[in-house]
Amino acid sequence: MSPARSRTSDEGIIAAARGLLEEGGLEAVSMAAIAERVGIRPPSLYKHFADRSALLGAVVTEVAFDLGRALVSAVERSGTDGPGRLRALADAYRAFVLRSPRAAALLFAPAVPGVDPTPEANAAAARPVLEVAAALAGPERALAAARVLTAFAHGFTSMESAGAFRLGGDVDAAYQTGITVLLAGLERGAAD
Amino acid sequence: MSPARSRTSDEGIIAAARGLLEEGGLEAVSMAAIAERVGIRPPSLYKHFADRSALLGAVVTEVAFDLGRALVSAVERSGTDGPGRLRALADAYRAFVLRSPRAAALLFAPAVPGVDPTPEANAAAARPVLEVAAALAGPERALAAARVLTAFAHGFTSMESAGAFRLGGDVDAAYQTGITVLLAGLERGAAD
DNA sequence: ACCTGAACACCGTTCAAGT
DNA sequence: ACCTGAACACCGTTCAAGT
Repeated sequence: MSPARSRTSDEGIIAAARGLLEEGGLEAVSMAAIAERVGIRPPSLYKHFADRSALLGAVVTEVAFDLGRALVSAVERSGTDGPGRLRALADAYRAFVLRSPRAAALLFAPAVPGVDPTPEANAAAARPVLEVAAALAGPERALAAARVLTAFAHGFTSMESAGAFRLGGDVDAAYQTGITVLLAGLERGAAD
Repeated sequence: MSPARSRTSDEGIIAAARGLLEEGGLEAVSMAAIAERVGIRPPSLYKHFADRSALLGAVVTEVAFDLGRALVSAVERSGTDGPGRLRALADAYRAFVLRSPRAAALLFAPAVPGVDPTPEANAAAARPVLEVAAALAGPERALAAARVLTAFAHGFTSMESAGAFRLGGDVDAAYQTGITVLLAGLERGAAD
């Protein structure tokens, strides 16, 4: 009679995959596990996404949008001075990565080829960083400043969440040191 | 009669796996592909390594030792002043990552759980960074300085090799800017 | 329009059997 | 001591058939 009513949604599938990713890493995100979690059979997933790469791409796109929102809201909650905004941004980024380490790891280091956020999602995550960098370093040096800041924050947090800091010491203080140094160096005129 | 003579070696297997990794990424490093490249059948690999994780661990251990050697030799070739040594270190690190991006990606961001360099290999790669950081920032701030430098270099180069810098601009100059800023900020006394 | 079971080629891994 | 073919459970994916 009537065509089979949809038993799930793209959003539900993405949420299931994202949950599996955070709980068990990328290898736990199998089509079978996703299907079971949303209550359908694995072949049905292909009516929603072209293949596993496309599905993971949708996951990482959602993650990028979430990150963008978290960064914007952190900047809004902070004051209006450049350094304070940058610190809020850096702290919010680190908090996001430590809260969702495996999703964050997929953002910049594509473990699976072809798994990328959409350009829109990428732009949404990059925009607050570029704005704060522009306010801090001036518009013509904003891009380089944003890259330096993002590289440090991404590098530090990815190493931290991968357990690479094994020699003791105060990891939190090292992050703040890096932000302080970059802040001082990147402020308008400082690196000329 | 005589027991079957070994047709391959651990080193040959590691080299085959590393070649496959650099050519086709982690998913190209299948037990079948490794076995074919060294001229044996897949089950025979388990007489040399416990499983795929252990084999990949041996690969990443070799990569870490190679990185350590490349960094030490770059520092030795550079002059004796702290800033020059740090620049040599940073440039050598970036060159290494851009030359072997997929192997380098495995060093700090374990895409496959349980795939880690041995502590010795890790120490060999970290030592030159710690030494230069100590000369630059003083012994008691060496660890934090080394972490900040490594985080930046790793973050920048991993993003660069993943193609994350899509907005144009001078990527090389941004790296040098970051090193310059960190150098100035981390020199003894600068961040007190 | 969406879901299903059956099937395909592949994967890592185990194991008894060969030399 | 090392290598092998056969087998196992799993994986992503396709497809004809159901509703």
